[in-house]
Amino acid sequence: MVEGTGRGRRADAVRNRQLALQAATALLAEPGGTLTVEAIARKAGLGAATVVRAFGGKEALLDAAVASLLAPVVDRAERLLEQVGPERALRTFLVELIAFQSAHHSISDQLEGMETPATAALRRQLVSAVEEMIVGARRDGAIRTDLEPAALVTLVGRTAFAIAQARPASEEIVHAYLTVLMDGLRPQSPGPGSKEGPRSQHTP
Amino acid sequence: MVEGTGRGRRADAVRNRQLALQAATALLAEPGGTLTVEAIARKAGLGAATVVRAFGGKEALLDAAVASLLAPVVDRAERLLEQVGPERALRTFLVELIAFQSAHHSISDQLEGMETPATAALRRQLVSAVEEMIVGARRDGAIRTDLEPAALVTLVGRTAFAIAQARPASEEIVHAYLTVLMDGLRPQSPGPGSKEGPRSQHTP
Amino acid sequence: MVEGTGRGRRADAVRNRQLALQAATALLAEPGGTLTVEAIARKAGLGAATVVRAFGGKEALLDAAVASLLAPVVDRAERLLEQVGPERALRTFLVELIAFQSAHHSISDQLEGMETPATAALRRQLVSAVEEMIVGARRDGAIRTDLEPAALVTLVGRTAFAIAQARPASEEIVHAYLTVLMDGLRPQSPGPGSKEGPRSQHTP
Amino acid sequence: MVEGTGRGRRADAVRNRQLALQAATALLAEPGGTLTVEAIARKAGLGAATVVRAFGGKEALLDAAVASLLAPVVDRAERLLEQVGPERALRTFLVELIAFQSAHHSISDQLEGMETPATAALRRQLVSAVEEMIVGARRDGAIRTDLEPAALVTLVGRTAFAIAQARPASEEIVHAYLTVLMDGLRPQSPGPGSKEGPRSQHTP
DNA sequence: AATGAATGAGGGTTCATTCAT
DNA sequence: GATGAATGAACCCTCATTCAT
Repeated sequence: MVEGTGRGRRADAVRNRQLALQAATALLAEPGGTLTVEAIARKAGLGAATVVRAFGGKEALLDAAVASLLAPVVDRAERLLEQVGPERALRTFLVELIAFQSAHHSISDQLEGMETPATAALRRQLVSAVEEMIVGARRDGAIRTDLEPAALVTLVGRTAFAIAQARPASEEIVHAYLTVLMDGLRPQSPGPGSKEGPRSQHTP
Repeated sequence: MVEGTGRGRRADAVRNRQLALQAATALLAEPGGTLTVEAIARKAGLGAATVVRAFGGKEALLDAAVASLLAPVVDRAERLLEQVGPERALRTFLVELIAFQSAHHSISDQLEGMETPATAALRRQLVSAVEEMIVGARRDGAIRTDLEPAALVTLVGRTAFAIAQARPASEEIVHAYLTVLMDGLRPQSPGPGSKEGPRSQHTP
Repeated sequence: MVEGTGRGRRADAVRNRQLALQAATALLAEPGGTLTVEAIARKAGLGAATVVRAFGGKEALLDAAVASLLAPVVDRAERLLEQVGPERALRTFLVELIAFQSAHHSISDQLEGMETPATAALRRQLVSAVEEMIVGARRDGAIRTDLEPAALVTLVGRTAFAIAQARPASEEIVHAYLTVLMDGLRPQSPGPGSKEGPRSQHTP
Repeated sequence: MVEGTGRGRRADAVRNRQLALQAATALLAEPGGTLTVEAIARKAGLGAATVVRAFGGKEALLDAAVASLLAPVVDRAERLLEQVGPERALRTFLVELIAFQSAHHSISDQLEGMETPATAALRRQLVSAVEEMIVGARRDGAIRTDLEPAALVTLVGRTAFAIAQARPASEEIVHAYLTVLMDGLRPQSPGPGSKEGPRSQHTP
């Protein structure tokens, strides 16, 4: 409510941009969200033309919305890298990423094929951060070396998004995912002579 | 005009259903496929009204198309269960599932939120089969017991679909996925006392 | 009205295309015609989507409408060239062109900058025909030789369209135009020594 | 806030009107000019609401803009009448009119059907001036008497506008136009007995 | 009084469905 | 029964005008 900074109308415009953005992200969170310009405008309490004008087209609006959701995630990833070791950073990041995504169900569908500037840039940053985590953890001996980091980045990214989309968002599934993933990523000690021979042989 | 058999009309109807189905599945496979009724009809060499009439609406058509794609997958899963051990069945099934999905890119997008009868039923069957695999493998000691089978089923299903959607479909990523997943699913031997304590502790 | 040729629905489609075309040309004739797709559709007694679908876009619709109006004019020009001498052809053609245009007021505005295929092609044909008339008349000694035929073609074309647009369409103005133009186009005999010196000196 | 004079506001309003007018006339000159209120305002360095408010609507703005362009033309016509003989006045005026129009391409499109007060009044003045030129020239024996002055006024006005609109603005075409027009307007000496009989017979 | 922003009306286009042939 | 065509609803976008600051 601290708006009376003085500048005449700019404040309102900024507020409405925020409103539109919030409405868009809210619809991005609903599983069956409509994501039409009019639906967003209605939810924001604005006219349809207003949100179009504020962003310059639907694509730009969605770009901004997705980016505004993604930005703190990226930020968090980069901060984690500075604060804790790479393995712990990866684990923590995944927990938070999934929690975040669970609250914004449609975002993955939108992210697919989104080549709009802000989103694409953030995605690149995100990939970089995760790659750094994985490379670092690998260097620390916490992640297996028989798989390429690049592949693991894609693997982690795609599966995390997929898990986050599960409905209903189950703590149990998230726990299972993290457990299986982190254990599977570890350097594998050759197990006690099993009937099936050494682990991890897939020749499709 | 040479219909001959007297059930000619019925035979035609069946043939047209097949044509429409094939066209829909073909479009489902193309990454940028247009999935409009008219596009499907054109591909099928039929009129738009015919394909609608044959299924009673676009939703029913897509239901049938997805189901027709899913059916052999389910079939394969159930057959594998009868023929090989559950762990091997799971592994093999995943390989094939991903390969199948990679060849039908749009299907996952469609599967999301599809509660149409045929597809939903098949999905239930698929879940059952995978559950059986997991329960069996767990009984055999090939899968860890600290995670609930139901959660693992969801986990496996969602991540497999996610990996299959990767573009470009990379052998390397699929391999990494299968390796990490199968290793992560195994009963974990307690590692040598690490600083971080025993494995698989996530306190989000 | 001879439509009952047998082919099921094509006949109706053709009829509706004609209806849309007629509606468009009718609006093209009205000075303040609205020329929106919906106005055309309403006038034709059709849905807006129908006329769009029938032509593939508003531009194509206007192209077809203008072309359908222009085609008989071009045809007439070419026929005249075969039947009468070039000077008489030019004169007759202009009379008819203006009469035609007077009945379709908006067409000139549309012709400006129309680079759609059918219209552009017809315009080229029209220019060719008029050029042939002028070149022929010049060869016959009926048109002055101190001005380039190409310039005269443009001159005749633009002014004829302009005269046709006069409201109200006055016979008197058309007559004055034709008289002045044709006389001005003739080889000019040096008049009796006037105060102002020889004719036709413009040095802007 | 340093307004000083007390009539500052009014002075500002006048200045803004001028700015808007200049912007509008500048846009009127550009062939592909956008002519939206916002474009005009941007070019004028003003707010959109300001230019609307200053004129009371877009139509009034265009009226004023066109009028401001037309006014000097009318002025020039009336001045020429006072300074040189009517025939010379007509010729000179046409040269200048065409040059002026060529520099303001969009104006003719706007003039069509403009019945807004300022423009209409100026047009009437312009018609009067040209009529005076023609009547005067006719009295001087420089213009043929077999055509009504009123018709010639319309004829000259429409065709001049049409020629001015030619793209690209060609000196050659303008020259051809003036030559043909002025020669055609002259009293016609009966030609030597031609096969086609006396000149200027049009039987449409 | 000036203005940036808001907006309602309207434009063209697409598409699943319906209809007449 | 099959079909090409018709269509109403919905979508995104533009613009002249209005309003709150």
